[in-house]
Amino acid sequence: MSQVQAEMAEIYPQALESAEGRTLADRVFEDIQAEIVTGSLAPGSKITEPGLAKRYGISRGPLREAMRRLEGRHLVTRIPHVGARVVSLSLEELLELYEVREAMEGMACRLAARKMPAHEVAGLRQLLEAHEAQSELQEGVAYFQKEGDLDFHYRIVRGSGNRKLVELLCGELYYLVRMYRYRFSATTGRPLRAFQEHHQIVDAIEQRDEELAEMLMRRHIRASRNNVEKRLREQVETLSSTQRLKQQDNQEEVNS
Amino acid sequence: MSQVQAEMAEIYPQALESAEGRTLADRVFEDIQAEIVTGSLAPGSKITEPGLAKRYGISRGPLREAMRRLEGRHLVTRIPHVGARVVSLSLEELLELYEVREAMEGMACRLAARKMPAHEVAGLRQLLEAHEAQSELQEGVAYFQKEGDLDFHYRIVRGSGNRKLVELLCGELYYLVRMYRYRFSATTGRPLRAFQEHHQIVDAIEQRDEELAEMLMRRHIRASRNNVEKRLREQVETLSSTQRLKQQDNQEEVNS
DNA sequence: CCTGTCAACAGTGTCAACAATTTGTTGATT
DNA sequence: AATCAACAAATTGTTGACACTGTTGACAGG
Repeated sequence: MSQVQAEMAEIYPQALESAEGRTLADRVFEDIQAEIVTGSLAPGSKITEPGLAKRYGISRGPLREAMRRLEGRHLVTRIPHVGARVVSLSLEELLELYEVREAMEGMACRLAARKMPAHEVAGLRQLLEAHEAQSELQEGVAYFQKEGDLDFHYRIVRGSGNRKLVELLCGELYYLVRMYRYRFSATTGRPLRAFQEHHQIVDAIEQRDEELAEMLMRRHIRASRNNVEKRLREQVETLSSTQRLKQQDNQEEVNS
Repeated sequence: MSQVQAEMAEIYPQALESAEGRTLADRVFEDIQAEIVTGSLAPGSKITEPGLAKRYGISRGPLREAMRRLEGRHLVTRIPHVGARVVSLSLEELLELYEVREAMEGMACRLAARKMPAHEVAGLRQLLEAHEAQSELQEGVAYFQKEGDLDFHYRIVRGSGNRKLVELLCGELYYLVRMYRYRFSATTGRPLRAFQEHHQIVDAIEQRDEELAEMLMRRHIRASRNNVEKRLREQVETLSSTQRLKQQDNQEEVNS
């Protein structure tokens, strides 16, 4: 079990259900996905079927099926008869992703305020307190900013009771968000403020105030977006042209 | 070229670009997708690989790749070592889909009010007037309620300039919405009211009033949702149990 | 008559070889 | 020296075959 899978299992236990009943293509799909998310497979790098097949010790058949699924999740782009590349990330797309999340998680939060069972709301509050305790001990800051934050958001999404919403946010966009966090270490850098906002959101859900819940969640995500935009624009500007070229160099053939 | 593809090309010409440079798996993927959307492949029906392979005159390799992509779009559900079935639709999921659309198209409309070029807004207005003319002539009612309505919505989505939003709404959810329309003939049944709402929305975009544009679009979709819910609940209630059983019968093996 | 076991069948998962297309290179010609 | 055409290498697209798993029906035992 890879390190990433272990992490995931910790937070989302159901991710590993039916552990060995899966097929080769399924396993390789998840492996490659994890490698793309964590950056082991560099963005923009060329992927060749024989290369990956040899690397994972399987034949090209299942691998091609895995590739099709990755293509479906927009983690690789493929040109017929030419080849496939790992998707490359741009600041613009990251910001667009935030807009999508603002819309969908806002709706999820509204629905959660309407339908989330009381005991789950209580669990949400406990989660926040646990994070705060960790944060005060100054040893779980990184945890909170990464997985802990995702945990909070996805609990609310699940609380919406809308399967399509869960499917999209926890299934497809989830990996993109994770990927961006890994690549840019795009933590919000404003943990105290985020804590307050999280508590406000739980307050609104507890009071079953749909309107407020949606508004707060949208504002929370928008604030996060603006923060990331500011930080990354600075980063891009101070990036020398040589560094930029170097980054483009790695985009050639990293498998084998 | 199938009838469905011809329809699509009429409204979304870019759908057929790179016409013959595509691979077998790509073509079969689109064919099967069209058959699922139009109902040629009944919801819940079992899909067998040799059956479909023979039907389309290809081998199982490319077909399996196509199946993986369909699985990614949630048009078929697959159980390892058992088989795959066409996804079956429920009223609940249709309503959930409307909630997702409300959130995302609302955001799209807000962004369109912010960024859509003036000439595209003008084109949007022209489109509405063309539809109205058709509707007054009493010969294009069906057209408006089906493809015309989608055309309006997707022009706005494209106008948002957010690629992720376009990707999700025009790429993945699009086929689900179409499928539901085909199966339930779930037209809103309130064309006059819808026309008014469409005009209001264009007004708001024209005036660059983001807040209003989003609110109107959300209300528009919510109204459509409530209408569909009312009509379908009636339909379900008046459905005799024999009819219901009959419906379940078709769910067995329709290919070959 | 019902229940549990076993065997034949069908369908899926996987692989290795073949065919087709693209890309990079080499060589000849202008 | 530059350009274009034919060739060669590599990679993708496709196919058919084989192994394994899950299902269905029959048959023996309770």
